[in-house]
Amino acid sequence: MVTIKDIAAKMHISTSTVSLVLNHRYDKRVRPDLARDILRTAEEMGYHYNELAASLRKGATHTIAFISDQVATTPYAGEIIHGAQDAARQLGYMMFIIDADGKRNLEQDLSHMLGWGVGGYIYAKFANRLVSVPHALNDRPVVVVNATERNGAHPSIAPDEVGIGYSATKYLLDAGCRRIAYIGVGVGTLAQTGRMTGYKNALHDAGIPFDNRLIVRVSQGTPAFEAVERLLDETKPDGVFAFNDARAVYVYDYAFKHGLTIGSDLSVIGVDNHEVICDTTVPALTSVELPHYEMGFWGACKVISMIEGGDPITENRATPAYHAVTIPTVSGDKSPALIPCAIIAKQSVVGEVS
Amino acid sequence: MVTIKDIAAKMHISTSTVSLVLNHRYDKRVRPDLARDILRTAEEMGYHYNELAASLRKGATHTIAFISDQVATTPYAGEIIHGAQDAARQLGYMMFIIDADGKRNLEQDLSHMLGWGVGGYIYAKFANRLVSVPHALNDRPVVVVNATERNGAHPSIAPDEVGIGYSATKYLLDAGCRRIAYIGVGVGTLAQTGRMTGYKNALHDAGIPFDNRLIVRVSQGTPAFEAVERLLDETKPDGVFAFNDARAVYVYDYAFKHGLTIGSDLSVIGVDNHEVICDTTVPALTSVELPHYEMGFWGACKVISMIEGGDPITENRATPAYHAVTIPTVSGDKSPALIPCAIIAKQSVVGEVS
DNA sequence: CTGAAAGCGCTAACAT
DNA sequence: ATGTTAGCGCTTTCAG
Repeated sequence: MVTIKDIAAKMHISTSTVSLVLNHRYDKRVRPDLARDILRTAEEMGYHYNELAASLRKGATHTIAFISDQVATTPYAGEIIHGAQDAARQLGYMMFIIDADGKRNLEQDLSHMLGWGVGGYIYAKFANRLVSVPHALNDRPVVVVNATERNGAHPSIAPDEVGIGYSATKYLLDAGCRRIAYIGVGVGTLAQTGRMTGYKNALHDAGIPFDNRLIVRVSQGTPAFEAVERLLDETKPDGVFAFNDARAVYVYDYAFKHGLTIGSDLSVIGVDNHEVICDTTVPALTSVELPHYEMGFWGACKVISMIEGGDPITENRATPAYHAVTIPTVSGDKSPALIPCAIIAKQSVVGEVS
Repeated sequence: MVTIKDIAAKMHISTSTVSLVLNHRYDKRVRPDLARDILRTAEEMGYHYNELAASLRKGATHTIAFISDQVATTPYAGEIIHGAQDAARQLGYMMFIIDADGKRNLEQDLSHMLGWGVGGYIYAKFANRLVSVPHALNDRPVVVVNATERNGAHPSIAPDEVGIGYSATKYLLDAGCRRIAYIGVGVGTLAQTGRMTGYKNALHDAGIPFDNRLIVRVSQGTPAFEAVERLLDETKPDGVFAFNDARAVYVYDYAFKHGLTIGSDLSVIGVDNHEVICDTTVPALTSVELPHYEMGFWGACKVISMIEGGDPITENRATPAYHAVTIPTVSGDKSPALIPCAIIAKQSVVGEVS
């Protein structure tokens, strides 16, 4: 292993000069040509900066941890992780990943992370609900992603659920639908209540009275399908806003069973833009995409800004590789930060090209 | 921050004694009561073991990295990560996560990881195909997970694709099906060819001649549905083995459209046990589950055994929190290690309880 | 502009 | 059975 000492020895200079140059902080302190030489020699000798030694000396580590109790069961965890890691990399941070299933494990992992000098934590959930971060994390830099912190004790970012309901419903209205049903879920999460509120607001703004008979809230399986079937049979809507893509599938089932054509006889829009569903359904399902990548990206930027100050996004120190929607500024003080969601148009709404 | 020096000072003993005790390696070298005192004092003083300092001194870090170029797009990445992290934690390792989209990034990340002294790498893919690990990784401990290393240059673990085809088909045969169709995919991956081979083998063993008209290979969307519809119309099978759950959905669509009942008129089995599909379909889809957790677990155990020797699984140093199938021994020398897959029975095959 | 030297917290000979 | 001490590779005053 080659060290700065080796480089210094070989070049007959001191380690401090080498260190300065390798940290790109040799403004007016090292002769430019010497600096170039050092860089070249380091390269030639196959030098690798030792983060361990540097962190030990500096007492700070440039690491964050991504913690979730459901990395395993979260179909979109990958997108959040991807966004967070993209930002972390651009800011020179490494990211540990911790699947915190069970309190005991988290305690142990946390102590381990303290030992590693982990500077900040991203706490991610699989669906937008009120959460409390584990006690052990409470007095450190934590950002809650894809959920809403119960007491505002930590910054959090979550999808704009009301906006989702509003824009999905408006999309159907703009396509000409007038009798729009809503298929929700049984449990009253932030997502459920928010999306339904948006649905009502959009109807109201369009001057269409809210009709309770057009609402159904189902879980899954046969009972769910039967409830949806009953709703559609009895109310004959021309458009359906489904809480998520999985629920939208019941509308497809209904259409197949009753000889209707989705996208002309009946329009439907889901939420999730779930790859497997939206690319498999015939015709392809139009859906609102939850900005998982963007939330992960924001989360990493936020927690790093809590560690070292500044706003990596507005300062252009981190640029998302992908974003369907605008990422909020890190410096904003509203919590939860609400992130808008984009409609991914396919072919399940009347008027869309096929 | 409290250090072993602080503990030593407070107790009027030497740092080496403290170090020995805190590393649980004080067999016959420290008085048991002194050891107990040290442990207690450390606890009281809020001491945290400094992994950075220890790693720097020892020249080894107890870290691995999980690398994938598609953490983002892999719906099951979470399960693989979960399995790997479970094993890593039990073996005292921390796991970095790297989403390697793009060569440039990987180079940069890799250099960063070398600086951190990362000891081993898990290279995971989203589907079983022949892969080459990135050049830069080649002379380090690497394990390929959920894919097959092209030249056998690194150990790898992948689902037993032939076994999947065989057991799914046999499951239909055992349920009484005699005309079994196969819906495959267009591209000839290891998964496609393997599953189809298993299908043929099972038919052969049951004395049923292979009929090419019962085979269709489709991608997705309307053309896919139409091809499936044609197959089912023309050949009227009593069972369908689908390459994956997404393709099985077309059989459901067909059944709805033609007034058939899945699970009695027509049996179908998929692969993936995709939560969204298998819990949404009516009736619920029976499916072969790919052992993602188990592969991740195996991968971490394997790479750690490459670093420090031994076999964590057979030595009971790591125990999976979940396993539907038996995890292969790490010491096995076949590569790729083939991991069996379990059928998760639901209600889409004749004879299953509903 | 460059060098010398102390020390981050821990481990492992080597002493005692 | 316990203590002393020399570093691991790097950063950072402080001197020149």
